[in-house]
Amino acid sequence: MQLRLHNSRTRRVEDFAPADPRRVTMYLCGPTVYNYVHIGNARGPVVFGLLVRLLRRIYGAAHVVYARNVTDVDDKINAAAFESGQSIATITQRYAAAYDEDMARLGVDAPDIVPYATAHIPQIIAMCETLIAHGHAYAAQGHVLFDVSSYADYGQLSGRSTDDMIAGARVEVAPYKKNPADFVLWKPSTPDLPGWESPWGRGRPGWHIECSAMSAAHLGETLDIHAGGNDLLFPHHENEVAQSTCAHGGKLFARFWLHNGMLTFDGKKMSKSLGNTLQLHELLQQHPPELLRYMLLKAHYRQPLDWSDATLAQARATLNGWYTLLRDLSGAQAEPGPVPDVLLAALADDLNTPEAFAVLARLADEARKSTNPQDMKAAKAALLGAGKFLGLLQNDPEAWFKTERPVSITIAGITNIQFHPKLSESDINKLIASRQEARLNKNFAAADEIRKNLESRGIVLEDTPQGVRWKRA
RNA sequence: GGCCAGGUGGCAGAGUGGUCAUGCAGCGGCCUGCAAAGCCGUGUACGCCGGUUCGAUUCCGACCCUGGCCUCCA
Repeated sequence: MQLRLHNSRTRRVEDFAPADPRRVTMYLCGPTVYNYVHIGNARGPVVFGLLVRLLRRIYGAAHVVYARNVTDVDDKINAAAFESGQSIATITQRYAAAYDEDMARLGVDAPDIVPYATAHIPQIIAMCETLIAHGHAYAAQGHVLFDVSSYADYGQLSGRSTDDMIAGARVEVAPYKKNPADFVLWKPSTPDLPGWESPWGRGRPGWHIECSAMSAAHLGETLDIHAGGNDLLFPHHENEVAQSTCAHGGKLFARFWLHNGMLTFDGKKMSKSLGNTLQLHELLQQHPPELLRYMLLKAHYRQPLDWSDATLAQARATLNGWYTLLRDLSGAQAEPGPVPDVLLAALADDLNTPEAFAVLARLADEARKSTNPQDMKAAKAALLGAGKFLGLLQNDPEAWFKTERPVSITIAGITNIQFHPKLSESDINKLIASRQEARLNKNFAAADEIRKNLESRGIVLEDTPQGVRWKRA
């Protein structure tokens, strides 16, 4: 099976082949830990985490090294610490831990390596020194700046010329910059800010250099895959290319660049600066994690993905359909089987998750239409195997339909009220029992009234040959 | 303004130079006390205008519109 991936570097879908199949390297830009992340921030880790699963499958788990960093030194962290009156370490540790927990709940496998920026200060300083020694960077007023004019290919990844960048520059150019496009590798810290001693005085690293230093430290000078959101293409990834290439004597930095599309909310990019974010941590308290995961995977990873109550409700209906089937198939005891090849083929085609879900639908159809117990068991195992690889369909079907969850109501876009349906399982069972009695007595009016009453409280009844079953709508 | 994506049926969302995406919703029928679930059936979808072609939603060009980046951002 040939894995094909869209390479932002060439703007084409290409056959993927690692430099060394015994050590496939991949790096993803991780979170800056100063707050809970929003759901848009989870798209990259989820889709690229799935890619890592596929890589492990193809090359063997022991031959894939996947790193996702944590940025724990940043001006936004300093600001958050200052505002809350808590220490920087308290802030970063809390939100890094929350990130790990939330990712785990989303079914994202832990990376092999989670490098922290503050644990790589010596490597960052060394890289700055190398760049200065080779004429690609210069020190000025306690700063170290990358000299964009020293790297002819600057702008190639993001497809823009330095002239465009200067023309489009909307920021005031700092006086110590030789060229307006030069960017900071190291900057001075005042005594109240986090800082480390360096040849240029006490200071802290710029954001871009962290990823260059950490990826080189753990994965080597040339990466097989570097991934991230397409909003990072410029300047972050462009700068990483410049730093790493120049620090490593012109060696290719990343063979494949992968970029995921943005998540929008009301048609606009979900971002902290626009203030239209939904916190992942909060959403996980309101919805089954699998629903959120399915939402993030249901569109192709390079496409924009709009989040709304309507799309969320549709996604739930789709998952409900699969869980209804699994509930109907509960008699067939089956563990997840091997991952079907058709599923792997869909994912190998530039991570075509919509096609993967079409495969899931076909497998579900086969399971539904199986007529004898052996076929049914095999079909269920195939469906569960495919679902497991995608990180879906792993809940107990009964629990999926019966777990109480807060109902959220938004009034005029202002108030968000959450409450739990009051009916307990024993209440529900009592009402079902009295309805059954009414039905036995052919008192259908009374029976229907009970059903209607339950329905108005979010409980849907189904009369099956095996008896009455219920679910929360 | 510059650079880059994209506009597919009621909604979501793949894909393709010429017979099928898929899901959700809808409609008709079977089943059911009635429903639900399931089953069967059901939709002349590819922004607009030209061009290439025997044939274009798919290739080319112009136009319109949407989104992203150009500043911290997954």
